[in-house]
Amino acid sequence: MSTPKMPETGLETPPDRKPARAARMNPEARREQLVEQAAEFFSENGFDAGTRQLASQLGVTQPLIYRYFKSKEDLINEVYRMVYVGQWQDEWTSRLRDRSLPMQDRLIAFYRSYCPAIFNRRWMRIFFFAALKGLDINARYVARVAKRILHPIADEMRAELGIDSAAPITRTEEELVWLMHGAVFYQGIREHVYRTVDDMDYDFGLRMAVDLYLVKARDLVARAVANAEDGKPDPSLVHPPCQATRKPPSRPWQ
Amino acid sequence: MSTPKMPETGLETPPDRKPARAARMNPEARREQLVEQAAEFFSENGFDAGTRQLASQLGVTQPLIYRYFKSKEDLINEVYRMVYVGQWQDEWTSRLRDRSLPMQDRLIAFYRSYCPAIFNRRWMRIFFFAALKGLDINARYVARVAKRILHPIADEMRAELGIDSAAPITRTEEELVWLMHGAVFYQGIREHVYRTVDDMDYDFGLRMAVDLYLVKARDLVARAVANAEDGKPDPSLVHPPCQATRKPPSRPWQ
DNA sequence: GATATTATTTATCACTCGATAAAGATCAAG
DNA sequence: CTTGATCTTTATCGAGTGATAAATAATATC
Repeated sequence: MSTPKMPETGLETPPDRKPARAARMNPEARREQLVEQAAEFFSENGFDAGTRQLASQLGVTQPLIYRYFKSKEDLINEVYRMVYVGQWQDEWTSRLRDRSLPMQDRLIAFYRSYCPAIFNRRWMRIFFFAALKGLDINARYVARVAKRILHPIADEMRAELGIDSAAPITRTEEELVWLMHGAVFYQGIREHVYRTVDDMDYDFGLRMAVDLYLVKARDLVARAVANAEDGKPDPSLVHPPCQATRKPPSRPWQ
Repeated sequence: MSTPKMPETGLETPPDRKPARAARMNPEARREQLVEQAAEFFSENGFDAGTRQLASQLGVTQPLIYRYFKSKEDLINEVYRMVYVGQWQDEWTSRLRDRSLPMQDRLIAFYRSYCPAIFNRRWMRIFFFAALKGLDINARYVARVAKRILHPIADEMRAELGIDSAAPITRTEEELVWLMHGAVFYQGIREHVYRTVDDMDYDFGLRMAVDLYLVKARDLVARAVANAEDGKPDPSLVHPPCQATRKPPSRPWQ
């Protein structure tokens, strides 16, 4: 970068040394631009990064920010709102509940829509910055995923398996869905948090994860629900039934 | 907390108002205490948290830190060294390679040793703080896991399946191990980063994840290796071969 | 073209940060 | 007790932070 960092105002900029006053924008556009760029900026540098650096990246001066947001926290909250709730699609839940399709198709289709929505640098990194700060916005998002995605899945899985029970989701069922979700989600972590890969293809992983869930649910859910209704403990969650001590005779999987 | 935050010097502390000078310690002990507490402190508050707050938490004044560490960065590096390399066990690799046990037993045993080692607030949170900062210490840890854990696993899996090939690990094999690892690891994230659960029992999840890997590896590895040797593309990574769908799902929703 | 409006900048404040130097307090050796 | 060494504190610096007020410059309106 040899050019002296000029904002793209579209005006002719003779070899001036001065930073060139930023073009005047209408307030709504400027505000939107600020939130947009702030999301990009904070997702890269964390929320502790300075407002001066953010402003300079936009080609404006720092106090301008405070004409549009009463505080830095206020700006950050706008970023949250845009990145989090702005991305949520209510169809996710309703389509997961559409029993005209087999469970496998619904799950695969869901993750094919969900992954592209959140597997980007901005979403992923802001999510973890917020999580580490212990912000409630993050806790609420996780709760939302559990309530609107994972629990419906567990619910639908009972139906798919022909289990008719009004009993609340057992711990086994909950952990099983989280396991599938975690396997898929971890791909996004590798790409955008670790930054270890940059050409990740999520499709393989999500198919594997969905398969894991379907197979294991078929194995475990019926028993877990039955036991729960009898007041007995969750068999799959108790410590290993002398798991894998000597030979592999006991129980080969599958 | 009604007590006025006194350092446990073991001395009688009359109702003094003054902060009570910190007890004199021998340098090695003090230094160790600083690193120890710094790990705790930074893992909770992030590396941008101030040295004054850290010092006050120890009952000492801020400049004391600089008698033991030439800079904040220096202190942080000591924290890294303790938390990261200090926890690593070389046995992990050697035990994974011990072919006197079936693969399933080795994997379960590994994760039963690995999870307790890293699934604690300190390790998990420092790991993600460092990852988001893009610190090389983090990239190097991920590379270490890949090289000393995941690649050996993929390698051993070939042996378990009776595949004798010197060909490098295919993408399918690599992603499969990462998928198992991610499913297990995500449990730690839920507990210590999201802080959504506090009584997580990792055993159920790791058994499921290991099973997933074993089953899918049996399915896919042989073909992936054979294709790689023929120069053909990885079949499991190309987009779904009309994935087990009954209806032609005109298209998955956007 | 003159005037009012307002988007943007300059200047600045109070505060916190990491870091340094000098003074003070504690301990061991004589 | 005296002296010297060193662990700890007080005092302070310069740089950077979020935020505010006043000055400037571009636009809109008459």
